[in-house]
Amino acid sequence: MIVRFGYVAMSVQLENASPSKTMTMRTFSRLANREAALRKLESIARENLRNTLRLLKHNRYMDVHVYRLTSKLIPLATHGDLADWDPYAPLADEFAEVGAFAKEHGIRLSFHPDHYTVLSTPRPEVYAASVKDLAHHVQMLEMMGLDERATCNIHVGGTYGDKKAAGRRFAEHFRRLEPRIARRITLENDDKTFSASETLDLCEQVGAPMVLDLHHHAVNNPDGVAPEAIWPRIRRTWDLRYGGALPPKIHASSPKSPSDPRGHADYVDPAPLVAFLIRIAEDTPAVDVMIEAKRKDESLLRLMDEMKRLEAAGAPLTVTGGASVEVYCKRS
DNA sequence: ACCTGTCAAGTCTGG
DNA sequence: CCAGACTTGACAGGT
Repeated sequence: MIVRFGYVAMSVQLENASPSKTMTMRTFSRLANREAALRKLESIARENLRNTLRLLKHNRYMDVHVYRLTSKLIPLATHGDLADWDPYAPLADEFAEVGAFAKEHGIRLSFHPDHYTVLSTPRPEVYAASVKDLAHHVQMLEMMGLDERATCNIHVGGTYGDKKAAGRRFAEHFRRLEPRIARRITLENDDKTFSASETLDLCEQVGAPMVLDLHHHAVNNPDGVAPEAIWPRIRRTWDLRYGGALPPKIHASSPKSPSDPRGHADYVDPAPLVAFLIRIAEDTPAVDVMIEAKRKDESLLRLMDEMKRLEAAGAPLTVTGGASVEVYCKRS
């Protein structure tokens, strides 16, 4: 099984390469010349896209082929007071350049719209804002010229004291989305609300691939199911959508501390991750692993070093590149 | 150069 | 019904 590793949003190795520079509404509204302020927003976004391209070049150099784009590429993009502003057209070339580089070098890109996007909400205005945010992310992927393998990963959302009703509302809201948006959405199990089993049920209902977060599963697993026990169903959600043309994606991170088990640690403990990978290796041809750690790309490099050590110690894996590993199934 | 409070957005908890 | 926590990188305003 081929395993590729990736990281989120920014590098701790590249200097002055933030893809998430911003301007707050407070600052924007204090600027006297609104047109100039909008041009300023565009120039910040242009710089964010330029740094994103630098990050992709860095990824290629490190042999990293999985990367999550930051949602903050365009500051205030979906803010209600800026509804008359079209931030996309002026940035068309920059978006196209980022997408072209990713395609040329086979880098799998995704977004993770943050927790304000809540499809399980009972509030119409929150649902409308969520649709707007999803449309924004999908438009950016389209402007990059990326096909439906470039996705937006979200959580199911809040439960509002009645998880069953919230799940039904989620499915109903999901089915109302335009197909070009719905077909880009993946669902991730949550560390507090919808567990892996519950998220998987909804994925099967609405036809969305499921991103299994191993850390979230470790801290929110009410029915005590082993991740490899539900893995065949998770794989199927990907195969149904992509027919085997896109490996399933999982998230890996480690608890920050015993007192904050849900927080993300600086680095990733390889042991539970490798154990899981070995258990699914037999009937999974490929999987991509998004590393969510405070030390970003540095944690990825450290993880690969530890993989090499495990390989030397006889673990059933071979480090095949800067950020990829072949894992073999254990023969009993 | 460095420190601290704040930021567009939602939900949950506790008072 | 409302304040605060949650969580995160970066701004803004201060020293």
